[in-house]
Amino acid sequence: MIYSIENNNIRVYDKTQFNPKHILECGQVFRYGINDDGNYFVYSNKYKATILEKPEYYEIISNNTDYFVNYFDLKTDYNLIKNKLKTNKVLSPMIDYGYGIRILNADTEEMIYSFILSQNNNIKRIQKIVEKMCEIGENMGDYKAFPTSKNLSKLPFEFYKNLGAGYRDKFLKSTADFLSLQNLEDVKKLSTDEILSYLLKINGIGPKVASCVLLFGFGRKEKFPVDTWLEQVYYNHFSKEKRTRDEMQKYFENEFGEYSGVAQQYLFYYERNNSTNNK
DNA sequence: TTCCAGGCTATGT
DNA sequence: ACATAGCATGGA
Repeated sequence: MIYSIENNNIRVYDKTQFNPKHILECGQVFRYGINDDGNYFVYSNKYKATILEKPEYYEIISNNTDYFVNYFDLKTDYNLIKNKLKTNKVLSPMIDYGYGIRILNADTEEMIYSFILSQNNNIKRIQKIVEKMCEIGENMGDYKAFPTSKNLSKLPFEFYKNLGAGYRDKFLKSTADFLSLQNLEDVKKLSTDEILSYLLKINGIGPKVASCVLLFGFGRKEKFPVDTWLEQVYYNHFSKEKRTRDEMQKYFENEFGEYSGVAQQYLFYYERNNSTNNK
């Protein structure tokens, strides 16, 4: 076990497979930041965690210990996963670069809305719009919870229009109307392919967004979302052979198997911080 | 001003 | 089944 619970705080001892910067800045979630004292904090669903760095461990202070043990996937040994993935010589140095990345077990609905927003958009603006959505979330004291679909579905279209989400506003609205009538706990029991076709029926969700929701919101690590960055990764580091995004996803998922999504995050994080034409 | 951002839908062939 | 124009908004 790489962690222990002390006074409702989580202590993560293995810094070689847990790094808050790597975890939060590899693009899997959008509601996070850095305090004045340099510590990362993150919101998920209606909860909040702050991660303090101590000499021997990271300490996670939160208002729901069990939730964040699962959220940070602390029962999974990422050194085992990394060792398996390192058999790929292209991926290996990129794992060393983002060694502390973990796949978060993020809130399913929050992932659905967040990644609908992500299409043809930039990460800064996605964060802004998600934050604005949370203005109608439950008041948790010094912050707001992510709104529930039931509450979102009651709001007029004007609310979505005012988010500044552009043409995606109608997707958010119809998704809220749909999800307010759904029980996702039942959906979580389905196979990955069954959830995929379930998600693809939602207007505004295509193959890439569905893959992200499966990976971060349903814990399906075998999915490898292909976006602009991974398309660049493919041509810069893997092959010059022309492929569609769908073909690239099949190529990568065949290469990395049950840990495709973990590999995708190392690649994404590396490329976003090292490619020549980035920002 | 023009181009682009974690793509998708709608509308052609 | 496959190709692509158009899309809202804001920042560079």
